[in-house]
Amino acid sequence: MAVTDDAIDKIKEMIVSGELQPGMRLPKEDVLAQQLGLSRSSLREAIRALTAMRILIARQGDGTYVSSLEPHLLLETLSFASDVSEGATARQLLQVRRLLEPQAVALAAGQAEAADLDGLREILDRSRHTTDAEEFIRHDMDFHRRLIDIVDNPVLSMLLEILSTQTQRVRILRGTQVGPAIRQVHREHEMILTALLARDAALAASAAAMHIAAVEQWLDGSV
Amino acid sequence: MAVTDDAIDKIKEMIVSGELQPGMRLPKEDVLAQQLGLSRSSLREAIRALTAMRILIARQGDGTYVSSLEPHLLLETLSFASDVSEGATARQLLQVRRLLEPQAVALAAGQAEAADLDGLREILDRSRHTTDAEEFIRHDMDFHRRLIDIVDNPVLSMLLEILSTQTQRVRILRGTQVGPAIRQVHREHEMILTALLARDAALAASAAAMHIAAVEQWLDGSV
DNA sequence: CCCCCTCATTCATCCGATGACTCTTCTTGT
DNA sequence: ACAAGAAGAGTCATCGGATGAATGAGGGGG
Repeated sequence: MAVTDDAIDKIKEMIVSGELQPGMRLPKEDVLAQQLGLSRSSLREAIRALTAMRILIARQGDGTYVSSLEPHLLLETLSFASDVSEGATARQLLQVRRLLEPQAVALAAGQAEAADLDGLREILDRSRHTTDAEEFIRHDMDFHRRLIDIVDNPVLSMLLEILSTQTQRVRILRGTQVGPAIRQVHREHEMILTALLARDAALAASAAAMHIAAVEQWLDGSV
Repeated sequence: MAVTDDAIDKIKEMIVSGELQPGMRLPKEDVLAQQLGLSRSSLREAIRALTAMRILIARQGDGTYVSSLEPHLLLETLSFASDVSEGATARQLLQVRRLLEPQAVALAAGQAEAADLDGLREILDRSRHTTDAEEFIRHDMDFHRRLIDIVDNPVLSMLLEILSTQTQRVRILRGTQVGPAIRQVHREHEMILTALLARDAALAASAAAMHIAAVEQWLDGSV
């Protein structure tokens, strides 16, 4: 391709080189178009692509700015990748999650404070008697999110968020007997929390690994 | 926002719902514009955003198609996130890498075949006497890539690729004494390969963790 | 049967005009 | 003097139409 893609690369380049810093304002469209040597229409396509990727932020009536560029912001656009994945691809995503999440949980075991543990306890209590699949999945996601947030690494949090989107969970649960599956997931969550309360990082990691492995088996069964 | 972003969401929706399958061709621009109820200019911005994210592929003179949607393709657009990261953000990326890569290496230890091990041996031999920083970084990246590819999970490979781009490596190495750093990295690579040859997954994981931890320390020192 | 040319199709780029929104400044009334 | 509201300038959003460039298909010539 050409003009528009050139512009995308050039703007990216200006950011990487430091010429454009996070939060900075870009020249207005017609000026920037002239600088980069293309029409305003084509430049707009470039800008739109970059705003869709959360690299730029355009505000009507105001101007276009470089975003904060925090990775968890940029990672967000990937939830789509997870949403459309199925079959072998879904398995690949889940494998990565199985490699990563137990380690994160182990870290969390060492860093968890009382408030964190109370929060997890609360989520599990709420989910204990949930029978509705949709609602249980929400609790499930809450639990994992809260668990990972203990590590206090936004990149890690967003990555694991992507590796297990709601869409994916719904799809997997749909292929199983909902009742037993819910009870098993709940038991496994309890195991993880127990290990956290005991400050046993190795056990917590193992529990998390088992938990995800079980999901992987369901996925294999349902596909 | 409005029209264009609506169009982006609608097209994404059509893909997630299965109405548009990978490889499928979209209606031509003016027809699709009419279907979605916007002008061709605005639709083009939407399409450009989706092509930049590797979700669609536009071919002049032919048509616009849904891409294969493989996650490693979609992940590719994130290398930018890693390129612009520094300071706390770079540390977060590196922490994720330290959590993930050792586990991947452990898996690789169990799956490696003779050809894989030979390939790694070859890369290390080539890098042994390299003194040029740029060239050494290339060998470094080759080693890690080849190592992770053993697992045969494109999502994992692309993810680790992103977590440690060339830009980041150059930036880190620049803050250290190049000579000693190169020799240390080489020793650590040798340790990992030795563990792999011994089929010792746990040792391989530990070696990989130490290796990345050392990089983290350089990063802390250089910032 | 194969190669090359022609042509319809489709995306790429450009231009100009109008609408919508934001922020600032100035006016106005108290 | 101050606060509320109105007016204006600046900027992005959207539209419609025109022209260029690449692709692929089909026909004609060797």
